[in-house]
Amino acid sequence: MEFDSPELKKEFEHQWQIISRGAVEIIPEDEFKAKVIRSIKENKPLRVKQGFDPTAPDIHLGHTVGIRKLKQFQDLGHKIVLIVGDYTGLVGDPSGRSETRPMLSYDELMANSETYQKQFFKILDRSRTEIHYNGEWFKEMEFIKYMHLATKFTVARLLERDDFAKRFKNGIPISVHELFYPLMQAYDSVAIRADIELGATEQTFNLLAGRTIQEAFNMEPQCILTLPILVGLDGQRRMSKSLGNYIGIDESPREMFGKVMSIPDEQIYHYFELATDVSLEELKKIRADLSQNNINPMDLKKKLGETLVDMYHPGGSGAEARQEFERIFSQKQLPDEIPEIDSRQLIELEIKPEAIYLVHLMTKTGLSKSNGEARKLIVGGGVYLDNQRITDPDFEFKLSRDMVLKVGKRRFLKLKAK
RNA sequence: GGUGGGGUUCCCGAGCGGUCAAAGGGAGCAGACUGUAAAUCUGCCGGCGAUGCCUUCGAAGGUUCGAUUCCUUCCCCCACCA
Repeated sequence: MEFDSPELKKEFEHQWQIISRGAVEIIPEDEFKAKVIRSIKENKPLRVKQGFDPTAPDIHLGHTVGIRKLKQFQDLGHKIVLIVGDYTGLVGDPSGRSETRPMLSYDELMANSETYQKQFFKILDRSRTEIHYNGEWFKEMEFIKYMHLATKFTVARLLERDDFAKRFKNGIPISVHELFYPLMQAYDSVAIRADIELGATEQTFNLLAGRTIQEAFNMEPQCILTLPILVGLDGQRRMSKSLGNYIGIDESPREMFGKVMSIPDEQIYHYFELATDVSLEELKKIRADLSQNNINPMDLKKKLGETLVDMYHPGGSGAEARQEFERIFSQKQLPDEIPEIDSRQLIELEIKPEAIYLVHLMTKTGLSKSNGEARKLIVGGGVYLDNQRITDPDFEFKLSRDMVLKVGKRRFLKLKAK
């Protein structure tokens, strides 16, 4: 790289260090660098794109890996362009999928996109962010234009992708509409004139498609930056709402902290790296501590939980969540706040306070999904009333004083005698 | 369009006239253990105040004392052929 001035060089190196941190691939790197340099020279922000399909109502830590990278670009003065994939959401991204996604209704997508946006701006600065729905261009697009897009790709190229290849080989159906997904995402880049597009590693194909299509529209192709995939609570599969292994950024401090504590120890480092802002030095130390066994992983995990809670909740919540966790799990005490129910509310649920059938109480108050489950929990030894384990599935009692019901490790209910 | 093979409980997958709420595995839940998690072991794993009753095996009909199992039609998937 050649620089016109030392200032330029300095600014570029500053930006590049931030941009490239944590990235898996930058394609093509030289072109990317050239764009950054040009942007500095001409004082013209890069247009950095990332799209999100609102297929589920919550943003989780997995999403934040990309969003936080966007934030870094934003802080460097670049223009963030968020695409809400209302139309791509209808089609459903086949990336990393082993089967066709269920099609959502447009109404569902729109409802999700509202909560999405609210949550995006817990991280990004709204006033400096451009948002587009891709329906803006797809809604009015002529059929022939879709066909034009389709001429730019061959079936062989689409099918060589690992996810499709596997499905094809295993006889799992691939519908034609799924083949269109990458083309749609690619066209988004044309529509908003993207310079850069971000995505998780599994997005590489779609991101590269953007380059192809932009060139077909006589546009300078975008450069791409891919980021690691955050593994979910099970420690195995990617974090995703549909797998139920996610930590939502809108979850309560207590919930968030508890979920962090349940991740496998091996993931502690990755979570610090991908989901928090800890400095490079700290990261190094964490890695060393873990590999040399000179720290109890639990303590690091608590720190991780605290850090994450603080990132998404106002001051002090992290420490509180931690204390709460320690109180309940380490000291096996009661949480400081327990949902309450009084005798009047019980009567409304058709439960007589003078003769409470425990199974019904649990089901009607939502502590168990069905009477059957309640019985199983009782017989299985997971139910305590005032610290007394109840094992009789037919147990009945009279509510003559305040009592605390505990179901499993973390479900509590205070019964008020009043 | 033709031929063949399929659709089973959250997922995978056995069952092929009664002994089937349906083997086995996975996931999940609870318990024991523990420094959180994991690993391991144990139990549960459609609903019901429950040695019985009710609703399930792609959908609708039919045969039968009895159908997840047999027949018919329909829907969907896969392979090969076109």
